[in-house]
Amino acid sequence: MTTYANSKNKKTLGFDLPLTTVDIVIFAVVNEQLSVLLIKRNSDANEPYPDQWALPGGFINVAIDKSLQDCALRKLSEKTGLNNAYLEQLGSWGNSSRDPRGWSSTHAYFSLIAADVTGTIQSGANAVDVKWANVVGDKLKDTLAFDHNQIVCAAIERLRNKVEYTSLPAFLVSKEFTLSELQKTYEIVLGRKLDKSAFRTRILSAKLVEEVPRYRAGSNRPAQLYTLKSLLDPVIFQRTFKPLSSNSK
Amino acid sequence: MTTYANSKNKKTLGFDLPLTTVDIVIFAVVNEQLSVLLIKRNSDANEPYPDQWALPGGFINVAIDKSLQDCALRKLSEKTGLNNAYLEQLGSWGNSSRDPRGWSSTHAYFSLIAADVTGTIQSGANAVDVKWANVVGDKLKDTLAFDHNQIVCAAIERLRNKVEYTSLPAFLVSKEFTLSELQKTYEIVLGRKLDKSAFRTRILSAKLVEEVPRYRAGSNRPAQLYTLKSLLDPVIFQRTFKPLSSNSK
DNA sequence: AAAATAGTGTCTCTTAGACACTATTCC
DNA sequence: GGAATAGTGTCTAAGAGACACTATTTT
Repeated sequence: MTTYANSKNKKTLGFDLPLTTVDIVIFAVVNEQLSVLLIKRNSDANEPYPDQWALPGGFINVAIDKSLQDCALRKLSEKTGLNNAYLEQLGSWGNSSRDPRGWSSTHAYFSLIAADVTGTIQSGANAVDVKWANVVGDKLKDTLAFDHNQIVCAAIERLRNKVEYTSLPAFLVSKEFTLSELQKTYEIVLGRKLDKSAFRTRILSAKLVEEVPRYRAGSNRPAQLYTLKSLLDPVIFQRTFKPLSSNSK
Repeated sequence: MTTYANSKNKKTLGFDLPLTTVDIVIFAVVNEQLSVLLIKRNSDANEPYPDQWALPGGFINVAIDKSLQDCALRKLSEKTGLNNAYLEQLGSWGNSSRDPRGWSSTHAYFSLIAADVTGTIQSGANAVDVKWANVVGDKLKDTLAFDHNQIVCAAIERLRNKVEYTSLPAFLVSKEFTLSELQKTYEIVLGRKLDKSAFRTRILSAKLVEEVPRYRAGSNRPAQLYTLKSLLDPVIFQRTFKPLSSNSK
């Protein structure tokens, strides 16, 4: 049973509390497309949006979650089995109408999952209730529960923005990767081609990757494999990929 | 009296809800220093942190606040009388220990106030309970209630970061300003000098300001006055003020 | 004329992008 | 050798910083 640690506040404070949840937009590159992990809500007609696709997330459990971040990590771990994925706070959404049960606010996070572990996620207990939905244009095609479409759009926008000047896509490739694979990932997220020479100069001079003594073989010249130097923080570049002059006009 | 719209959820959901608040870090340049507006908490010993300085903010009123943003705007208006200041979501902080009353989460915003209206704020009803605290280094000297020092530090970091590549300081100057005044504001926020020539080129080519047919007089050549073209959105520059090479060493 | 600040011009350096070129593997 | 991808070099253009220069006001 859950505890009622705050029950007395109802009286003490003399007013109502909003519902509070945590939701996570989990990104990965699946089949060469930027994708978001969705969970199907259960069929209980007493709950809002039965059988609809939604972001992984749910109520904070004040008995076991020490903090918002802990709650997000718990939900990430429950759905993906991962404990060390990139996780960043995205923002919060709260109003009187987003949840039919009452005034509700959610703390949204976004996470980036390496390409080589995405396959293991769907093979969980109830595989039919989990799917990777492709990002098409700047949104998902599915209609999600609550205001989750809006949250996903904000996450896509944040991701695309940051990819212009950070090394975030390095969290979306496999543990070992070639520079071409990393460039391909940047291109998938951004939705446009990048110049090979400029890309390599930027990545190598930022010193965020490290050669490993192995090569990716193929029907061509083998490519040097790299790993990330730091698994924790993204690198911030001092210029965007796109200079002002080609933006304006 | 406040309503109890969510009362039934207590039973339906079968678990406890965290306390939910909204807090705002209100920045302005006062006496040539970056400053944050603080409110003194009341003396009621039944409430946490009596008589301590804290960020303006408080509980969401589910009866009158339609959304988090509305709640932030209401609190901003209550404390400053302003309805059109720059307001941006900063992030959320939530854990079991930040509020002695129980598991609590706050949605933090930050706001930028024009220099020419900061004077009117302290002359409100209870002036002694309001003050502008200078930012010294990367924090405030005061010890604030709850985890508000932490929130202020995050706000300072966010502001400084964005000032490197956006026009945010344009919201901190008076309605009409000279380029030198705007540059001075950038320098105050960043805590370092900028080159005049490069600064002017950047601001003018971004086309975010507009000449007005007036000049700022002084014991020297009069300076052209400008206004912001758009009062809403900051401009994003494609390069930071500081290039990589001078960072890396 | 001196003081003071406004505003401009010149030069260098860094780095993105375009694009052509060389390198190394499999077939 | 041909196909394919890896990886490099060269040139140009944009924009930041350093810094010297000119401009226009008050005193």
